[in-house]
Amino acid sequence: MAKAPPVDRRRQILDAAVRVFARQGFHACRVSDIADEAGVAYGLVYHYFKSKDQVMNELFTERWSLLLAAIEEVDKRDIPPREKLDAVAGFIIDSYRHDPDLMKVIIVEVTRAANSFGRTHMPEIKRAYDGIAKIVADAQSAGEFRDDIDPELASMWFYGAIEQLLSAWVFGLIPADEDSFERARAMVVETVCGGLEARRD
Amino acid sequence: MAKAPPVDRRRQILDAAVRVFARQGFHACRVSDIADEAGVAYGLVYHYFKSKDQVMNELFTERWSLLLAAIEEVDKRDIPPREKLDAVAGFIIDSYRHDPDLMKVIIVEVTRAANSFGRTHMPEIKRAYDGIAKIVADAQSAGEFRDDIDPELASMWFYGAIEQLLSAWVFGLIPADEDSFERARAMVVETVCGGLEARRD
DNA sequence: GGCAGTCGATTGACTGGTCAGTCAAACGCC
DNA sequence: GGCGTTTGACTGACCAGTCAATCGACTGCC
Repeated sequence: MAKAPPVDRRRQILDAAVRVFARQGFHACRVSDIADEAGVAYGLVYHYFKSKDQVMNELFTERWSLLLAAIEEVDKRDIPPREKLDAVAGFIIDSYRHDPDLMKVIIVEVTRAANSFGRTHMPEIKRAYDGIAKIVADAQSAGEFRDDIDPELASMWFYGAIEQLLSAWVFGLIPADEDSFERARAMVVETVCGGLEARRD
Repeated sequence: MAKAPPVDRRRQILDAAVRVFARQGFHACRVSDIADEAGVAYGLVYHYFKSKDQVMNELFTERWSLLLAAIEEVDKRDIPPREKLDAVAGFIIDSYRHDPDLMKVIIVEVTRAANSFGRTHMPEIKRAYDGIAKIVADAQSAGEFRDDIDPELASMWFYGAIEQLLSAWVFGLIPADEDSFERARAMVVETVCGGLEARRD
């Protein structure tokens, strides 16, 4: 019978990796940095993970699956499309608010890294776009959004706008206080929907 | 009197570097790959450039300064803000159309690479945001754009939307034919301005 | 014309340092 | 004393950057 160890080393290493990746970047850091940050021996990282890459993959998948689930759940709700997009934007921004380091790592090292993890995780990333595209397409069918805009493009545009905001926080280009989060979220949804909604005049 | 050599080795190496960086990524490629692609000896790269990094910096600065000049020039024109943004979007999309490899490299390795070149070139990147923000701010003063939106955020959002499109082409998520370029450009400007323009109802 | 000398362009073998991943030994809980 | 956990020194591969040697275009001198 396997017993739970008093401390979850695996978790400890993953959490340390987030901090190290956020601080130095995946490629610039050494595995020994992660071990040091976690306060464990170098070799232990390889006891719990097959490779340095696998640590990153684990972090990404863990968080991204939450996003995918959230998009799916939001889509099922019986609310207007604007509120659906608002909920999705809110989820992503809250993810950043809750754990900026992890989101920074995911954005910088995966979703925006076309040459490394972005390539390997493309199917999962695309699944998020597709989920958003579905919300837009449904809104178009219902006559709520103008239907002369490709839902695929609209979804990338919507997600891209949010990611750009997070990047601006990551880069420190705009202040990252509570107020800023709320205003940014409102602005993205307001303007995106403003551009997408069918004019009623 | 210095004479121009029959072949511009420096240019030859830069052009080869673009192809190699686009194909393999900056970090994944070796300097010898660049030399091979250019058809010159390894050491010659170091005759013309101080380091591998400097090759990348050169490529970025060369192209980015054109963008900065274009934004400035567009801003001076006496045309409505929507057309200004349309011209900026057009310039960026045309840059991609004209030299997809170079734009891919710049986006993937610089503007979206928060941990490497993105950090070192942040001032230049920010200058582009500022230029766009100025267009938005002026439009707000003139009452053409709604003024409850922070121009800084709006500029990031606008640039981010375009970059997201380019990324989608880079990743092969959407077709990259002439028709697609035109529709995408129209959509970005249409929806962004749709969201930003003061409602007249 | 032929020859020696100069100097920047060009070559590619080599060096030094870095780091992911291995492994055999030590630990400590049962 | 057995077994999963933990340790950290070590290895092997990789690669940016160096450098001494070679090339070859051109000059000036006889």
